[in-house]
Amino acid sequence: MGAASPGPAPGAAPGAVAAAAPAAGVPSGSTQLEPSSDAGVEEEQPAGEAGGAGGSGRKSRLVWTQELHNRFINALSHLGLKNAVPKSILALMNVEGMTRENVASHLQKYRLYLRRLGGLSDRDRVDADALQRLHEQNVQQMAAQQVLQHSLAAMQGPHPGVLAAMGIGLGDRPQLTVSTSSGPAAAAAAAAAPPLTAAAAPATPTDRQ
DNA sequence: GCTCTAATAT
DNA sequence: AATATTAGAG
Repeated sequence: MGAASPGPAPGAAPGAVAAAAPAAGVPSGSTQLEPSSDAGVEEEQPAGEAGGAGGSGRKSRLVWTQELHNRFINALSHLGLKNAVPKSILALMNVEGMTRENVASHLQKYRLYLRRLGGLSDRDRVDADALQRLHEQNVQQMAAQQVLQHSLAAMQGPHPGVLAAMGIGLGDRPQLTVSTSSGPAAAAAAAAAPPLTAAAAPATPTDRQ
């Protein structure tokens, strides 16, 4: 039904992961989020408020949008997972309304996500350095994926669900069928999916929209 | 006393 | 499943 996608973020600007984040880097920047953007702290209003009291003092769950997650990732990159503590991350993100506990919860989930990427067991101890590496890889992977998506999107048209797959914390590896014309090159690209792969230098500033 | 992290609850 | 809340440790 409907050809139009009911996505919650109709105006979501694709691309620009680490590109748009002037807040990260120097805390003295104090970058306010655009009011018309989805960057603000979105609150979910639990439907079912019977009774009249207009008391809108309802607790609401924070919805981590792509923009918020981008800021989160950028903060981690600048602080380093080792020194990335909720308080510091919160300061770098500079999102009004966000609390230290919001960040702590998301950080916990992100750590679990990273260790899964490493194929580590849920009960396995992971060194901070190991997570740091996984984080860096994850960031590079995301950047590379976005670049590829741009290229593919231009040729194949709009792809619904591609971004959705990335959403927030989704270990997904796009098995792109690389042309079989190149041997080593294709192998390197294919091997880039699993962790522990130092390559794919997204030094392409063409990710600019 | 405050903050971080892991476990647990909703 | 995603986020909040709690409990324990530093």
